[in-house]
Amino acid sequence: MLSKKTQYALKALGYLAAKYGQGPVLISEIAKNKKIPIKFLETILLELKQNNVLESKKGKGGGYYLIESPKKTTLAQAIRLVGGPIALVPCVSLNFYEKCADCDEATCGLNKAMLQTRDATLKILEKKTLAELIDG
Amino acid sequence: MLSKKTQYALKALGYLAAKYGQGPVLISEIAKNKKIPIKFLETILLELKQNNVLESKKGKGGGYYLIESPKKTTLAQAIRLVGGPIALVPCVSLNFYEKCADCDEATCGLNKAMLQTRDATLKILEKKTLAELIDG
DNA sequence: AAATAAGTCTACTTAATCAATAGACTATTA
DNA sequence: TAATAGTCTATTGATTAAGTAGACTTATTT
Repeated sequence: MLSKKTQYALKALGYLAAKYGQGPVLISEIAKNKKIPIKFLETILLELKQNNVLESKKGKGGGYYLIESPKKTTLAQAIRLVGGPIALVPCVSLNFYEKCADCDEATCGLNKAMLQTRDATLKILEKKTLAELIDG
Repeated sequence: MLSKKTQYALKALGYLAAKYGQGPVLISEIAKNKKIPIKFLETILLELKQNNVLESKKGKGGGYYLIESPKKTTLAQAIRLVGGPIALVPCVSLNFYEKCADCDEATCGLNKAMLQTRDATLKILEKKTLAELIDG
């Protein structure tokens, strides 16, 4: 299961995707519509900004907005940015790899099974973009 | 990512699958070979016993063993037993479903995307069994 | 049959990570 | 310069992971 943080990030990005090109969107507006604790959302959006997915504007008329077209960012990229591994176990993760303490990956049955599921998952998440998060 | 608990459970089940039909296996033997904290493993095995996957024998010569052939239990079943949801978000989980606070599932783009990944993952995990966890 | 050794079972404690909250600070607009 | 809105730091609370202590059960040995 994705962490709450990652789930919130995807919800927020979906909301911003729908408003792409319409100027800055208030944190409070996203929080209200997507039912996300506002203070938690603040830190998530800030992190997405630091990762060059979002830009922000301070002061009146400010808010957050997507830098690029929603089609440019895949769900796999979005999930990884906010810290969520996609693989089910660390030893088959591309971006958060950790070697198992107890097994040889060449012969480990669990490793093989988890590799297959990771590939199946990635095949989907690397094809879909933020544009697909827009409701309709 | 699966919880540590779930990962340990799969490791242990793989070890017991390899020893199926050879009598009880010591907790300490599993812990040592699979590098699992022994007290944590105790609680996991106990839970698997209460879920009718394992049986145990106390006293000298005791230990844990699989009740049925490894081929009888799928990885999807095993993961769910020890408490791990397979879906990436609650609103597409079969066994740990929770309705989203903020969206209508009929139109939610995130829901659709996550449904697809869940199906792809389940297709694999429901086909593979504990027998596939045996190294080789 | 009693003593002992080998094992599981139960309850409790500590540590680490994740989620959420609070409030001061800075920049922008009007 | 007043009001608005993002930025940053620190703290609290909840959940998960790990470790500790000891009681209980079974099998073997003598």
